Amino acid sequence: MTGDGPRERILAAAVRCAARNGVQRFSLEDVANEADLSRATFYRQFPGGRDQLVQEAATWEVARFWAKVAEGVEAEATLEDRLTVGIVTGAELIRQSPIMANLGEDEVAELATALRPSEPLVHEVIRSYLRNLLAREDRAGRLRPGTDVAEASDYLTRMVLSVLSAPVGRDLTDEAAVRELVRTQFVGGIVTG
Amino acid sequence: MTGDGPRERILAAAVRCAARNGVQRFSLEDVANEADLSRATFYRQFPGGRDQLVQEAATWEVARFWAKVAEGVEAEATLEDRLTVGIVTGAELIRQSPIMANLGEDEVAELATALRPSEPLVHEVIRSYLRNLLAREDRAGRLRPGTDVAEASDYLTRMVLSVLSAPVGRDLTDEAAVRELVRTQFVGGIVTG
Amino acid sequence: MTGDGPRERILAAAVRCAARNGVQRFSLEDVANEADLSRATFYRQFPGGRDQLVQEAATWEVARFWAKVAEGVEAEATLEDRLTVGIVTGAELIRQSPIMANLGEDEVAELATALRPSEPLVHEVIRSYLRNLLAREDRAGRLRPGTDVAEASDYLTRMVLSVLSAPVGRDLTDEAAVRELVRTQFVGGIVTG
Amino acid sequence: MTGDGPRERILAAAVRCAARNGVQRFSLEDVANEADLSRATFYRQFPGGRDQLVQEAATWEVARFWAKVAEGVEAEATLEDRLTVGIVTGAELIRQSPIMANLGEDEVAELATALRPSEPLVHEVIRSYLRNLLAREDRAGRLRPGTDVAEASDYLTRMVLSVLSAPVGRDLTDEAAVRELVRTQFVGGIVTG
DNA sequence: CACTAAACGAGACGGTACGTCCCGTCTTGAA
DNA sequence: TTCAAGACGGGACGTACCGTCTCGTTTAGTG
Repeated sequence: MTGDGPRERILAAAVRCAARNGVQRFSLEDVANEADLSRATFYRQFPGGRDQLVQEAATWEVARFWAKVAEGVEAEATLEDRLTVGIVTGAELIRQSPIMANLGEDEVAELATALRPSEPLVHEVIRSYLRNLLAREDRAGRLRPGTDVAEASDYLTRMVLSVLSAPVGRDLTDEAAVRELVRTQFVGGIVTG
Repeated sequence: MTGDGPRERILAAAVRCAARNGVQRFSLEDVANEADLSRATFYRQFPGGRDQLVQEAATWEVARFWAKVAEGVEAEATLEDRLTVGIVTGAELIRQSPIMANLGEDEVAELATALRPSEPLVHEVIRSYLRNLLAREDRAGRLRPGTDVAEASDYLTRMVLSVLSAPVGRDLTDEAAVRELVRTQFVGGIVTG
Repeated sequence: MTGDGPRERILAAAVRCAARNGVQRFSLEDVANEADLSRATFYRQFPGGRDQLVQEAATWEVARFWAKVAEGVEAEATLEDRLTVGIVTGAELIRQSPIMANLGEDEVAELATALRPSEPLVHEVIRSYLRNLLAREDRAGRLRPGTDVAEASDYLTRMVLSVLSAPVGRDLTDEAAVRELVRTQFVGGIVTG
Repeated sequence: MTGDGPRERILAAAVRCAARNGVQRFSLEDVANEADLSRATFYRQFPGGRDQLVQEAATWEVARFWAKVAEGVEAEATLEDRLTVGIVTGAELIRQSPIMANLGEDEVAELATALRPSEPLVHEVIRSYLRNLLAREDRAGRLRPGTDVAEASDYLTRMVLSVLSAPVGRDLTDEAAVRELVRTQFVGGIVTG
């Protein structure tokens, strides 16, 4: 885990430090210690200093998050299954994330901030992914006639991201409830059956 | 504008400083100068220091944002009109916001972070507002039969917030395009007509 | 004790605060609280502010110190007795002083500093006092012939002050030892015996 | 003069600042500027902060004072000469000291306070120095029979320090008068001749 | 195998900002 | 009018980081 070269070591260390102290609180000293290298070496890897680190660490962690979600969804067959399992898996990952644990509302927000720049990218990736799924469903004749795949994928992307980032009242760990939500609200107007 | 008592003066000054230097960059010295009072007085008003200031200034600015949107929407008659005008107005406010101007992607993210804690609250407020609108439409018999007002308001809230916070490819200043989006994607399955 | 008018109350409070926190450490807030009056009133009594307070409190406390020594010495008959008892009494007062208690070497020094300005005055008072004593001894024919009373009083003053302010190795609470010191070193060349 | 390493530079700067503004008045900012380094570096050299600085600067300056006196006295042959020249030299140094110049009575006192902790040490050093001188005189057969060298050195130390720190009425720049004082009051009962 | 060059650890430094504390001044309100 | 209560500007303090720099030292690659 720590043998992945200095950059990965630093990114992982930064995520651990952020999990402990909050995003705005950790010091580069901490990160360097956690990554078992000197502050000088850190600046050689990240000439942009702290800003660059936070930025890259956030996108790196986001990528890992979605990679795990994708992995958890791989085996599912239908669109409904993938959405349902994806949301539940994602919610669980967020809940278990060491960053989320023992962190106040503020800290969560701080982290979320760093995540923002990668949001358009994420949006694009998820939408592209869902577009492929929809196209497959379309070829299988399971989409309602007249469904615009591009619009539908955008719509699904927004709903998934919205629900994951702000569950508001919903319990996303309850798979049955999530499935119901997905069926009625997400794919109701899209998929036949 | 500056005669609103020390708290308001400080909050407004903080927003101006954030607009100039970015959220993480402005110093309390700057804010104090901008608000024409001493740093000591600032700490008397905000014992929580910088964190408290950022937090309160963000929610204060968010409240002003939505107040303006609400004001801009007041005169509109139908749900579709309100949504359309609200989105266009909000997008325009965001675009014109001095905070968004000449700010890198990073800076925007930093500010967004501070906005996050108020997001559940915002979600709730918007949803409640839309629920009232939908109920009115329902009483007027303009909703499709079988529409669940609670679900529909949650859904609309998510779409509005999602589109405003991440327009992705859409040009939200184009009212016709927004109206088309609202009609087909937002209220298509809800409102008759 | 606290009904002696605002000035005395403040001076006494200042001495108590200095005893607790050290001379440089106590705040005017503390002194005002201790004296049961407001900081505003303090500034009416001591327009010179903190400096004036420290100065006056120091000289006030020094005056009290020497008054007590004088009182303790009153009953003694001979010069040797008065010097001996005076030194022992003074040393005891210094030792018991709340200012000296639980104070580091530094704190003692801080207080001593404030005492310095009054030193020439003290010197003069002690010398004048001793000169009178010596003159009495002279009239009684107990001085060595050729003794210059002025020079002798200056000399005794210096030795007394030096020993009290810097006992170095001597135990000033041991009356016998002090008496021996006084006899051999202080009055040996002056008084016949 | 300023190439002696950071500590010496800081100490010298502190003495200069104290000479200008008084001991309690100078700020660490001033000292850092005067020493041509940053406040941060100052705190790296003196983790004890201002207290440690004042303490060390005072003892450092005291050491320099006595070193100069010792140097000025080196060439003198007899005890009487050394005491006389030492007192005159010391008085001159004090008079010329930038710290003493244009300083109120108060400021002198403040500085004296910081000097106090080193007083026992000074006492010891001077006494030891004088003890050696007396022992030499003793070996040369110039001491009165029955003279206790230890007692005599303590006595001389007290007189020298007392006269230097509180000349009271005496003009210590008048070498003849000082010599007369030394002969009659200091060494009169000790040295033969 | 020796030698050079790049990477690294360690640490000092200037600078900036923070949060705290206190002083001296001023205003306001109550006795 | 006098005083208590308290806000304010100003300034210093001690702390914590950041970003830069300079040293030796270690490691790796090359002749």
